[in-house]
Amino acid sequence: MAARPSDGGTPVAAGDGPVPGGPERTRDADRTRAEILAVATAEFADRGYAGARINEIAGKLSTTKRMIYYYFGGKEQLYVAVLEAAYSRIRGLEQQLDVEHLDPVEAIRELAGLTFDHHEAHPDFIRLVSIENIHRAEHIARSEALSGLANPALDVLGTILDRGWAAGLFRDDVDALDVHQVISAFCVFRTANRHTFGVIFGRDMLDPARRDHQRRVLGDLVVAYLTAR
Amino acid sequence: MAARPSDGGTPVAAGDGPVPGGPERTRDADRTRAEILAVATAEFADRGYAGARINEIAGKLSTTKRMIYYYFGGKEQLYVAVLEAAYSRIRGLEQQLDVEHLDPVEAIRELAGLTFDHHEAHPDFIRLVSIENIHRAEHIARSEALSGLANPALDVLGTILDRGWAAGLFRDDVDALDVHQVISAFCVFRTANRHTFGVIFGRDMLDPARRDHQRRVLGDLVVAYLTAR
DNA sequence: AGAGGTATGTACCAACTGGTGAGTTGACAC
DNA sequence: GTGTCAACTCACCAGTTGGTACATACCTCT
Repeated sequence: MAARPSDGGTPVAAGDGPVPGGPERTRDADRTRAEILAVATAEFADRGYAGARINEIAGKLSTTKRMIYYYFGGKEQLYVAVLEAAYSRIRGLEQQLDVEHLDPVEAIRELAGLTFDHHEAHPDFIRLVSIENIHRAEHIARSEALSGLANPALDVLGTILDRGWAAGLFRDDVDALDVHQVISAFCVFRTANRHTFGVIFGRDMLDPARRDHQRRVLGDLVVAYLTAR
Repeated sequence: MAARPSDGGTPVAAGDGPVPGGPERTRDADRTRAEILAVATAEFADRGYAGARINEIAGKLSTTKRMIYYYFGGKEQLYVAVLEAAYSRIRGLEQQLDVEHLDPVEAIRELAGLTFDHHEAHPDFIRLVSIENIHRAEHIARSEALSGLANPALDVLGTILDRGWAAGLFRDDVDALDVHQVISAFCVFRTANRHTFGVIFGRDMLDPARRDHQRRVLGDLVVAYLTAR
């Protein structure tokens, strides 16, 4: 992720490979857009919306600042595009969840574990979400592509809970969103508050040596709660 | 906490009352410092470190921008002072926790509930913590007043757990910090991620109508987990 | 081949931002 | 009274920031 000045060298594609067109490409709108989005995502996740600098993003591009404004219009629209792309990527991954074949208790434990893995694998996404919350979600609220869309993980959870309730295994004084909130809270907190927690308590919540333990705590937590009494 | 232009009117003290001196005060270092800190706290919590503007803070002061530099040195030092004051205020409140008279199970439920109340009552503090995490806790790590200091809430929790373990009531495959992490995660997430959660799932985690329910979920969650098996 | 729109690079700017130089005023000690 | 220093005001600045005017090169369609 080193800064690469716009030295006119052969640009490296950000994202997918070369288009069927030909071996030598100089003008490629899709590639330019994708590269801007990739660099901007890293920069906004790293510094926040106000802290990110258009000039800094441009400096890390093989193209120029002018292209950011040509394709995205401005800093705010670029940021919204970054959020939309990030959320859509995450939703795509969540759709691959498959725990239907397990009994409800094991399915819940597995879903919690996969959510755990998934959050750990995408710290930049969690940073973007934290940043967007600092801005009171004003950008995603205005984005048609983001507001109101359902969440695959929540659907899966709903199905598991329905089966659990039907079998009389789970307590019925919570709904799917409450349970999802508990799981998300644990997973998000671990990454989002890693740094202050580390400084104050002297323990890195993302320490690989404690990973399995933390993952088990989450599974036990949710299962114990749902099956209690 | 309304914006007050420097209109030369009688300044209202930020913090404590008038000093024994007399009824008319014009020069008062403590009061000026306190006012700057109060306005800066609101501004940094509202906009983040990079988003906050020294000129904006100065505009809301009954004194001038020059005084910010006179008393604090610069934007970053002002921000660190804000963090130190906020953490110290919160620690003071946590020291008032008193659940020693309850049996371990009820003490845990009570501690979780009080932590819940406490987080709900201080959204600005949670915003500051989120903001500081975006900056990877670099400021509190450098602050001697903040790094490494113990946490009263954690001490209380440790005592309760010790009693619970001694009585054979609690599982012993977790430590106090794990449990604290679970409680914090739930409480912090509710406030810190309120906005994106609201936009995406259409439910306000801080809705007063659901407050009691959420508080009960947290209590049940922690108790069910600790007493499981 | 050449018309014409898409894509791109260069140079530049006005407004803002954090920060400061230098002088002024009030309160307290003696 | 007056010396003295902390507390305070005012005007100012240099660097940065998001944004743009303008010229131009490339690719596709005919």
